[in-house]
Amino acid sequence: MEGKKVSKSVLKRLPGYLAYLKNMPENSPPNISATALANALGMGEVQVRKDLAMVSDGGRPKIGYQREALIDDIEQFLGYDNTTDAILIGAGKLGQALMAYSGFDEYGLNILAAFDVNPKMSKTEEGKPIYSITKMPQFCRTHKVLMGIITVPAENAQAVADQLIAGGIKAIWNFAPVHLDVPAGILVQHENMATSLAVLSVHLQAQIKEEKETKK
Amino acid sequence: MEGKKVSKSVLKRLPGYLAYLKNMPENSPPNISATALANALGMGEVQVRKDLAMVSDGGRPKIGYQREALIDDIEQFLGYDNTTDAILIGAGKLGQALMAYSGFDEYGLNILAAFDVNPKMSKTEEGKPIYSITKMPQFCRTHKVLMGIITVPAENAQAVADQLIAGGIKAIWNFAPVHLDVPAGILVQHENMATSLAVLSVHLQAQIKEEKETKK
DNA sequence: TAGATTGTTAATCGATTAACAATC
DNA sequence: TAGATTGTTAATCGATTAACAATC
Repeated sequence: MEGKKVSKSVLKRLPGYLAYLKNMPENSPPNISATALANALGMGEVQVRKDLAMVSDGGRPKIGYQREALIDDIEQFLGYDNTTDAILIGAGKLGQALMAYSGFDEYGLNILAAFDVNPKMSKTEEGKPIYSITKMPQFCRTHKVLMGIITVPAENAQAVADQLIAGGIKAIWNFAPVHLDVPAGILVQHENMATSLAVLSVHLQAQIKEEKETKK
Repeated sequence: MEGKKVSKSVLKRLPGYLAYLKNMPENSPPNISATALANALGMGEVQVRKDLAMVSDGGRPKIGYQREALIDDIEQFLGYDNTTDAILIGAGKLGQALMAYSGFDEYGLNILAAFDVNPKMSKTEEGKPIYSITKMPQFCRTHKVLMGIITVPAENAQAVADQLIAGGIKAIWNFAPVHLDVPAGILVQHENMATSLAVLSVHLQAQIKEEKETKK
């Protein structure tokens, strides 16, 4: 059932279902139950069912969901059927890795160009243009770009964000390890490696401690 | 106050405080209040105070927390004072970008080496060795590595994870866009770009829709 | 002292889980 | 029909926020 407001927690789980469904072998049965999905992904089946209910117009008892239809529903809900144009600022190692990643098409994301204070080449290996950062605000406006990907060093990230917003951008994917101050209505999605590392680090600390205590 | 069990939500916010505190200019006052921190990061002050209470042994009314001490407390809590050795599997673009990223030292993370099915060179630009993946399990054991970073394509990720676990690894940082099945006690931290993209995409969909409706 | 700021206790909110009725 | 599976309604859990007392 469409149109419902979907919470962020649900939203964040949807890509997981989608990836699993899309990676299923061609010769799999056309239907899949929430139970099967839950088991495959190590989740609770009630949660999966509730999540799917938010985006799909329902499975059938005893049979489950139609795989293809479910994929379409999730993709549509996530907006992967419309392509979004984006630009990337900071053509360093990480920036180039992102430009090179071909998988973004699947998510309807199209990186038009990269910008850098000091472009070392005029095109990426994939043939996407790299411009001087001075051309960025103009580019945003003429191409009506709505999304900016920030891969510059932390100290320049806020300035870049300000320029992006001035250029009319509505969503920022921030890979720089700093908090960005933005006006209301602009979404900043912070790709937080530090957060992941913290989770990993604390887990390992606990592991090591435990090991020591068992040895005693 | 140490020793308390800290929830994952709190844990995930700690790196944000840490980064902000560490980036403050040298000549800032030696104390900082939870209120000031909250404002700077756009968070609720009660939340910040509660979070800090989990790792620090307290600030002083009217004065706040000692910045240096607070930094130490958070770093200690997150285990950034002990270095963790890690290896990386998949020396592609993303893998190389991660190897090149110098900032990991700050988090106590030390990537010893990279492994690849087909290493195109024997060292990264930074001089870290790249070995054939066949040498990986042995390496894990001899160096007592506890953490593996997976940057291989999705289809190989599970096999790599299995090998890592066989090699004695306890935590996996997974950049491949697939769910990994692992035994209990092994932590998988999924670096989920797809999740971030979903959040961004849904926000933009809403933006576009809104814009259209205003024009009507 | 007065006021800023702390930490704690209670209230609210949201999300997850459990129980159950509906249906193919 | 029986059983798998769905969707919904109620109960639980955890995390955030609000209110307040403590303190320098």
